[in-house]
Amino acid sequence: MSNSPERYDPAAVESRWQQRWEDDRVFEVSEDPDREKYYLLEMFPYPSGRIHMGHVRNYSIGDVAARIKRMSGFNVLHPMGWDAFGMPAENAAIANNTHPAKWTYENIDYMTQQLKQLGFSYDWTREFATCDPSYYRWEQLVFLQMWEKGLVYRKRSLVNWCEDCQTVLANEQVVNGLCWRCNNEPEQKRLDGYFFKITDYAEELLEWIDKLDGWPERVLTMQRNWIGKSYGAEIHFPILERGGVIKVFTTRADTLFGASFMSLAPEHPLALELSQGSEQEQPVKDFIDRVRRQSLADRADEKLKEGVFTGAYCENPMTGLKMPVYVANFVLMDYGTGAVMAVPTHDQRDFEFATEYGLPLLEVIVGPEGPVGAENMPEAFVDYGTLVNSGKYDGMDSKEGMRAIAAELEERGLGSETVNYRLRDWGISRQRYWGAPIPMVHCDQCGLVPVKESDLPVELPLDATLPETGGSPLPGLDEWVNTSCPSCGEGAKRETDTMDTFVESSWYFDRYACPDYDQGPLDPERTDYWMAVDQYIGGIEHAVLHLLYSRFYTKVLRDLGQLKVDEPFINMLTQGMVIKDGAKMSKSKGNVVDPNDMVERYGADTVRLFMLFAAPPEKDLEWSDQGVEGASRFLQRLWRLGLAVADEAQGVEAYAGGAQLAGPLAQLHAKTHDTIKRVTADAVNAMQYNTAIARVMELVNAISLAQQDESLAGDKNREAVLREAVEAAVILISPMAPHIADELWRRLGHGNYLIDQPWPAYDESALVKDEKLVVVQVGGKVRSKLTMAADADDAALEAAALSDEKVQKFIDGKAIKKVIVVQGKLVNIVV
RNA sequence: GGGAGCGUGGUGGAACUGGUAUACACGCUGGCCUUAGGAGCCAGUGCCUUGCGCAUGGGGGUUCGAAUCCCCCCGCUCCCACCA
Repeated sequence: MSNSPERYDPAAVESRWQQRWEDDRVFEVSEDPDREKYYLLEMFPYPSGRIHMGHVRNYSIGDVAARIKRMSGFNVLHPMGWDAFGMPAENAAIANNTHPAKWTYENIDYMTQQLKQLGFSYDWTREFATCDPSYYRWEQLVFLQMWEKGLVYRKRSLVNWCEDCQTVLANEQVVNGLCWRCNNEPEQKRLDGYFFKITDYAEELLEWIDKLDGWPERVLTMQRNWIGKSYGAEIHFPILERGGVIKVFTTRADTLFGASFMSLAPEHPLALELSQGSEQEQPVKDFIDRVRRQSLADRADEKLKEGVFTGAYCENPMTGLKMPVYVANFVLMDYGTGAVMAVPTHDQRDFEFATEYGLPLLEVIVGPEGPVGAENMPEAFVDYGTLVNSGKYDGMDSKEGMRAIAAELEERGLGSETVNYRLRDWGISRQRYWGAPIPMVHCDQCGLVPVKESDLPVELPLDATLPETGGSPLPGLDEWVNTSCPSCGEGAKRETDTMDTFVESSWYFDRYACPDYDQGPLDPERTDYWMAVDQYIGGIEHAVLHLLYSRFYTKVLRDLGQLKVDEPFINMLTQGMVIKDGAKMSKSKGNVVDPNDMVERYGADTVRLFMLFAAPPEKDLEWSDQGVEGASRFLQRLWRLGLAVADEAQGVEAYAGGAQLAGPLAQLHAKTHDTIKRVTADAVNAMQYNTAIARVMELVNAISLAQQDESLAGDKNREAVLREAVEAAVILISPMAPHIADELWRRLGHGNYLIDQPWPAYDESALVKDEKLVVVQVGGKVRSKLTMAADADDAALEAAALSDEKVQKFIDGKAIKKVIVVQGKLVNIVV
């Protein structure tokens, strides 16, 4: 190759094209009923301060998909914005003596520049931050509408409370049982809070999982498990003497005849109540206090089954057995009813508990080998089987027995078949400052009153000073808190809780369709056009939280008449993590590679190309400095080749058929079209960008060889075929490395942006070759390869294979049993 | 304990509905060019006992033919986890 006079200078080329794209508003889109829309979205970032490699990977993958769809003729919506409320802003504000808003908006400015330097094809006119009142005012409106429909309620529940920080901690913020900020041990506290009734949608959320066939099975499984639907029965156990019943949920109503005691969760209201006035009152109190003092993590780790007798008894509705009621540490208040009918013979936990406390064991289910006797059981028999010691149900199969027993209970008014969900309502209250205020007012006369819609937004006051102690300043802001009651007009106080930031991220994708709409949350016309998101891309860590909340919120908006879609995301790609030295990049591990450094050193195209090439999108990606070098080398190679061909083929049109090609030029032409075909299959249809890039590399290798092939000098088709091949390579790599591609495209004499260039079609006839390679196997092992005329039939292949010299060696003197010929490409001789 | 997934050269990874295992790249080796090179070019690179050889974690099976399908085992990762 001739020495290229011009070295590739990524910094100059990239900023030049970024400027042109911006000046010409290349990525701005609007609704166009005549074109098919495609909505591509990556999970928006939290403005933490700097873009990290995980962002770069996420947005590089998305950008390739967006650019390809655009080139394929779709009207592509590809927006970007900021998930801007949240605790880090509060902590940073305290640490740096600044205000969360200032910190957040400064970060947004900086990160916006970073994203622009990476050359992503966003329509920046749609950008917004969720901390802007023009965004959260509509969230408050939806909140009020949900309140009206009964989809929001307020209740008292147990939360993790850090006394030092004066705030509630989310479960994720309790690290190793300690507060993540001050390392104090949080305590359990009862607190009032608002809840979204996601459980009302449990069934629909579950049903739709089966229809989300563009989602990874892994995510769907996690959501299914999270919703946790199980079929069973609710059974009422009458409480002796006191009256009333204890309700339990069980999936094993067939074991009811074996229930010999009752276990209550320590938080169960009956736990204290039943022991009141008895000599067990104090021991029960002590036990509950002790268990409650354990952090949630410790309690989950506790393997020892412990409990205490309440002094009360209930009655087994089938056997009439007097069952002692215990409080037990392994019973969860938030699953089922918080009470468990204990069947020690057929549940391992109950078995351990009964053994410890000397409670009766009754064998009621037997396996094929028949009864073993409860006293002989080394552990619980938990399989299904045949009922024994179960009155008229003796001899019945377990599954039949469950239904029959539930039916009898229902008849007697003591229970029924039922369905239980693990899913719990979504607690959205945060005792935090940097969030969207919950638009409610507390009035001494009227109680809890929603703010009038006309008074929205309830703006978060920005003149607050965050207390050093970490609590929210809102309750102390008298002039903000004190208001008048929307109902009676008397003095009242504002709600000082703010909303969980997951509420903002549950509908931001809708708002991108109409970010400037001021008549309501969503412009029906524009959301109808753009929604749902055709392809969503983000980390697996949101498999349940954000992706489940968004699905729920979409259905709520639909039921409020704000939206017409049932599901927000048609296709979902969960990209893998960026790993270095075997661990996820993180400050604490000290293995962070800063994107800025890499972009400065190699350019954005190189960084993007490396991240796309080094692993398939859904798998984890191991960072490799040498791999980045490799990507850089490839682009430099493409650059030199592109310039050389632009020079040599100046004024020559790209080969477009017609003239007969032979030898290496015919091969290069075929390779060009084969590459288009395969890159289309990998990148357009499968998002397999790693293999798509490998194909382009192969093509570039082939072009390089042909360009240096002296035997082609003087061939009248040389320049035309080289141009065709180089232009194909440039177009095909442009979604991954858009800057260098546009620059080369310009230098090859074109005036348009590659994003406006139609995705190339391949010519099937160019792929037809005169010859084909036939693999010859003997007994399934490859023994020879034959080059045959393309039109040779199976009989000819067989004959040629049998007479092949190398094959002869292996079949010599052996009887040929069978010859298998596979569609003109393989012959297998069985001896 | 329950669920999901994975295991291919020195490394990241290819291999379409079973049909040339190891594409592409990194690394390494040798050579060329160069004042120099984190530059470029060329050649080589699964393993070995070099052959009817062996090889996709191990073992078995189905098949003319298995990385791919089935069974058992080993190892790793992720999610949920005392779920009644």
